[in-house]
Amino acid sequence: MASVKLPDGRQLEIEPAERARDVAERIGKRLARDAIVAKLDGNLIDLDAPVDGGGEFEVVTGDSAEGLEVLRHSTAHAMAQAILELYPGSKLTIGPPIEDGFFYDIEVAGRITDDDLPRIEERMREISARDLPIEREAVSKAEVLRLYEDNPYKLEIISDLEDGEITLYRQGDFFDLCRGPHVPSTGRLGAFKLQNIAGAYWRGDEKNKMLTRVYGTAWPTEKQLKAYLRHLEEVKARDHRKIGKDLDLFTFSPDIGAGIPLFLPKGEMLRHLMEDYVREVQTRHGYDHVWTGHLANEQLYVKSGHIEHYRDDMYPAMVDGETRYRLKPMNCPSHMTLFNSQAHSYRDLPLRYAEFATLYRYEKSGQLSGLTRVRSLTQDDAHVFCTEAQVQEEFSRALKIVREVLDTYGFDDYYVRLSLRDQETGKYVADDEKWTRAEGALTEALDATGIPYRPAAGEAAFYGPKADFMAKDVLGREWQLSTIQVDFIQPARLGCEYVGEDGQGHTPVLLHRAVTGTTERFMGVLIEHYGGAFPVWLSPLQAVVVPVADRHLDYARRVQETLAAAGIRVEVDDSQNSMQKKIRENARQKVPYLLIVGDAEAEAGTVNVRRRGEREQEETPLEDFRARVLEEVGSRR
RNA sequence: GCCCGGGUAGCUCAGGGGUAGAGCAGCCGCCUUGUAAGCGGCCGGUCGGGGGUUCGAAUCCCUUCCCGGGCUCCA
Repeated sequence: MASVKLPDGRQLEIEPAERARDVAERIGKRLARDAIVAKLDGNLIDLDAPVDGGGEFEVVTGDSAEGLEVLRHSTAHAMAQAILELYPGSKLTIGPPIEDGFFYDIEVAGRITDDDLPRIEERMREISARDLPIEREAVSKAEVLRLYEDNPYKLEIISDLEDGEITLYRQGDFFDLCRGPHVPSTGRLGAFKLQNIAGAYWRGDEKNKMLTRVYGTAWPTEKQLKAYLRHLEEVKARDHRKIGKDLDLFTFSPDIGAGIPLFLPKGEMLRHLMEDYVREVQTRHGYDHVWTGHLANEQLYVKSGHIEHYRDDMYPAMVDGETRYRLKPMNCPSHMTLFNSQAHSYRDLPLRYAEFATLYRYEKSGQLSGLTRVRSLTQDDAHVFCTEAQVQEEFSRALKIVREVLDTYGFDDYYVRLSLRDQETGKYVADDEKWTRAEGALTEALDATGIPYRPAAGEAAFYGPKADFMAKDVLGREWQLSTIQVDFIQPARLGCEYVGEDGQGHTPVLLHRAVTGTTERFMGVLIEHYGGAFPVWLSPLQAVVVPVADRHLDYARRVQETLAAAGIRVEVDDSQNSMQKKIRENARQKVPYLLIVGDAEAEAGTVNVRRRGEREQEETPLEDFRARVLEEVGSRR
């Protein structure tokens, strides 16, 4: 007789024809009730599936990632059923679970708008109330081809499937080609909500037909769903576009153009502080800053190869007689031109050129989004010219800068995606040996620092391997921030050369790297990361002096002068508002310190300090406050 | 670029063929305030731009610009 082994090591004897649900029942009633599917020898199976072959057995509930996926997948099926019932003749395509939810791409007979979502959701609840058993059925390829004879999408999918391995899932009149597994019945769906409608090309290819995609989210319990929706609210409240407007940081104007952010005084101060900081770190690590303007002769990009590969992302040329100019889409060719303007000995290397350069890229209009995707962007870019032997050390140096900066901003949860060559494809240039050495150097440098990294084969740039830093913000969202790339190709193309110890000309290796990526995008990330409440050193406005009554204005101004003289960014709120309203308004502006001054403070030479986010105040000698702020700014806490 | 939704006062939004609205902000007064909205008044809009339908258009249609969600996480 067969037996299954449970996760706790127990063995259970299995009767012939016994199903997963029976085993779950025998383990525990409660577990059986929470069960979504089961796992046999590492494979997910339906609760209806027989387990009389025995093996390692595990009950899967909605608490596990796998259970959630199944739950969401089943919810997607219920949604598909609801849509087919409400829009007869619609054609299903694919409907997978995704992070936090699911979607289904459907060629809808008619049209679904956001206003229809409640109706569909209601029908889904009805389907759930019907508690239809969800049954798996093995079908032959011929049979399933017939079933879907009027659905070209499914036919396309089926054509890639092996006969004998094709399964269908049925619930009531509804069926869907599906690998499964699924919850045992539609009554076992959890809490769900439909979220939004979007267009999606069949197979993601813009040459294909546009389908209607409906997104939804699903959770085991109502409580979890609520918590998730609250999380979404939090994300929305931190949206950098909203905060950017509320805090007067930046704006956009159709009079200027799409994707070209305009920075108000506070936003510019923020940019300035961000860039200043990186400049300071880079300088400390031996980088030199250069400046190469906004335009370049198109011939430069012909030579570098960018025109060929990058043309669609560049602004059209400005023509001046025989000469065609392009807005700079990247700095490397300019920095190599700078390199070439002088003769170099191996003794000069490594040469590290850094630039905060505003570049212009013609992003597709639909790709633009707030500060995270813009057409005018400022990179904190640098190019290190070095010998091959210096690659590892320079990589480590860049790594140090990146780590220091990310650490300061509180991005302590990150890993490196190490993009390597894929031997199979022919897209990578340069010789094998160099690649092998470069990849080895990067891997060793990463190992030495102990940063977790995940190799990604086939993701390398055409000119060399790269390391991208993936950091999580306070809301757990992942952003690609810094990048370090090794380039064997471009220096040769642009004729970069140094004289080696042997007196011969050699081509340097080029390291491309960016710490915060672009100022605009990183600012967007920072705004959301901090929710607009920037640390003191980064706050455009660090303190506001609030006089209790107009007769305290003189003292307020003296406080301002004292602090401003120390380099603290401080204003006096001399508006005609009541004191409470001034506190409210400045608190909403997320000013780190409000300094309330009235009779007592003026007399004692103190300020009453109200810290951002706190209600308690503290009367502090002005001198002490000044020293405290300077200390905070100095340590960038 | 493509699909869907949207654009009304500086901001947030209501109004969807029949005289353009509210709150906040702004301005002017009064109040002189002790820790998140003091009171009153006033100003403010070619309803994104252009074209059309209509006796009449913010509202319906076309077009254009801009914004938002999304465009393989594969049955």
